[in-house]
Amino acid sequence: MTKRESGGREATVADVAKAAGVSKAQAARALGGYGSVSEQVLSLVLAAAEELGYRPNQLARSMTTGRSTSVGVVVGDIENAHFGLALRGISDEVRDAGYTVVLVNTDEDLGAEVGAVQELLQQRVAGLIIAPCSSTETAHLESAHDHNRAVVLFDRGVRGWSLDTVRVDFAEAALHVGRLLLDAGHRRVGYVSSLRAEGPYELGMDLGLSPVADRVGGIERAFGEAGAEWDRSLVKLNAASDDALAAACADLLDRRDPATAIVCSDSRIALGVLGQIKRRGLRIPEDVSVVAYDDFPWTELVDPPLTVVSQPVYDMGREAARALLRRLGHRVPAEQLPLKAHLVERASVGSGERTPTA
Amino acid sequence: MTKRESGGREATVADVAKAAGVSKAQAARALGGYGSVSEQVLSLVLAAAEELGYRPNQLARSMTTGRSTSVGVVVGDIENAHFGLALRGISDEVRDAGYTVVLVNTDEDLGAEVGAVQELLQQRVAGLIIAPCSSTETAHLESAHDHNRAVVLFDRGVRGWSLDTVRVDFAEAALHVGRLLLDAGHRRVGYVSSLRAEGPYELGMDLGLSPVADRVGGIERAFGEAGAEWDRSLVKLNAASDDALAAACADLLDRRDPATAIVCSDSRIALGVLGQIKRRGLRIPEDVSVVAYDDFPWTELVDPPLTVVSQPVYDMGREAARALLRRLGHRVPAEQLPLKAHLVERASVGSGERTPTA
DNA sequence: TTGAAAGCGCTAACAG
DNA sequence: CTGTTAGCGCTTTCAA
Repeated sequence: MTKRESGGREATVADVAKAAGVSKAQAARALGGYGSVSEQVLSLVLAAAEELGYRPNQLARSMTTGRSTSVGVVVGDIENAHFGLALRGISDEVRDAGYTVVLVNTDEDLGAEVGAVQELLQQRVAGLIIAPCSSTETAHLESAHDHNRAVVLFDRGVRGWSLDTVRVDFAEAALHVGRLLLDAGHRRVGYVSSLRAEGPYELGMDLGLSPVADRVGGIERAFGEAGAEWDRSLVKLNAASDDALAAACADLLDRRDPATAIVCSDSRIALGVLGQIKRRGLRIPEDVSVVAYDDFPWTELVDPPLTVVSQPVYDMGREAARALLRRLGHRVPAEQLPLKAHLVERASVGSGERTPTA
Repeated sequence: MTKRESGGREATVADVAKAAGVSKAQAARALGGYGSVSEQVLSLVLAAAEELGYRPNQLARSMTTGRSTSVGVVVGDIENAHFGLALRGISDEVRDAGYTVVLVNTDEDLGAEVGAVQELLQQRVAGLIIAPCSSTETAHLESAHDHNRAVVLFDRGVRGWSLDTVRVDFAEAALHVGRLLLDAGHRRVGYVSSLRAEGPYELGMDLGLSPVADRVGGIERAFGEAGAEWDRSLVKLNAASDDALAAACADLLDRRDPATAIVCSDSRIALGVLGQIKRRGLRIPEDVSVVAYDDFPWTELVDPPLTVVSQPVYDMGREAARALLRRLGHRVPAEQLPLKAHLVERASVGSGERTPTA
């Protein structure tokens, strides 16, 4: 029942060794489970450790072995359920391998991300799992990699990065979204994302390897198939803040030829767009159709239930963690989790023709 | 531009010292920003450090100073927006004080929580911020405290724990919920929570210092005021899993004298309850009224908009972090953030009389 | 199987 | 202001 634990400083191997009447080295071996120790010494040491309430100092351990027992995770917005779920996947997977997670939230700010990587590297984490906020500014990522630290990107990729990147495959689902909308008669399709980009969207614009590129690309392909022309001014980027989001919605809805359908890049955006639509007294799907990425439980409970693109976020987290563990020399299950998004049709997509208000 | 950084091992103070042509101690002082160093030496060392791509080894630093630069955070379910938001608050606050967050998810499992505390203690975190999953099993928390480690509890408290606990004050809001329901004519009020407890709820039962105790207590008081009797078999605990939640709903809704109102202890529960109600084809609020704790954006967008109890979750996280920082000897803003919940009336509460289906 | 001793990279006394 | 010398708690040669 370890009762000697209170009071002064923590017990060390030396303390345990003395109490057990063996050398420091033997005590360390017994405690650390390496080298060879006789049954005799083992039980003696273990008993003494128990008695003293000994807890190995992981810092010292990492210090001498050079092996760290924690991994750094860097995300833009932990408050977002998307990352919450991914983090859960990462956490579950690395825990089994004996690592803990050091989490840093960057607020989708590049400066903060650079600082976070720096910080984590100083903490000598075994590796980094990052959802990079920029697909072009990658110096800090390369630097980490140059220092022989394992780095895995997830959710979004970066241009020209040849290393491990774990992303969901949106190609097919995005095409389906485009077709669904086109088939329903929509030609004025809006897209709203919080992705940072300079200036408005243009065809062929470099959206990096962001999921947004795939998603917008899918809609473009669908338009191409249908021989229709997509008005790209309906693609609204940079809708990170509430204000920016409101402005984007205003642009989309308050014009002479408003968007008849809006695709929301994530659930946060969807929440905002839904609010804006509601505020304007528009009906879904009669006045405007909505498709959202990420299938969280509430999307089925709003009125009407949202047509969404479901994606295996938790599994993406696990795969990212596995990729990192592989780099760190761990054995992990060979079978890859399939990371494919799919369309879930519910009731928020209707005809592209505005039906007159009752 | 720090180009020598690739290749072998990381540069150390010794390397920098040699390159700068000064003693290790001076280099360390310059790099660490302590002691006194001449302008001369300072610039020499800094230049050398830059050149070598030196990054201080935080492990070694903590090792020698005995001061750790990370705090451990233990929560039950990071996937839950409630904790995501609180974590954000914690993270923002401790970051400013120079700490990083080591996060452990316990799945609301006591064994996992005990292990997590152990693990974090071994990592020698400066302190712990915990949302304990049990209000009675506290040996591991006490042990941590006995080792002179700062421990702050948040969201839930534990019985007999005299130390820092940061919780939202639900007393008034809970009373309001009770009155609201009673005034609307409800007498059969259900309460669903994922709180673990042995056996069904009974009056005066020890719910620890969990928020649930306050919330159930508020309803009880309201019943008392109204001189009405509350059927406590309508309080459903242990609804952690989807199955358990479904069973609780069945108990509440499929009986001869079903609950006419259901109070949901958190947004996860609310999602489940809403689903169960929907599945049964019941109407809100005509057939059954609903009140949920936690005011997340989606609660306003469902049909009908939910009457909820809003609580300052982010601020609770910040306050928990501040409490810890105080224990660690930091100066933090004196003014306490007010941590009070309040009722937000929307449209999910109606009359207690079932109106016949149209 | 054991023990003594040498570090890991850094900071903290203690003298100059 | 500067340098030298000890450690922090642990693992890891290297001999015994």
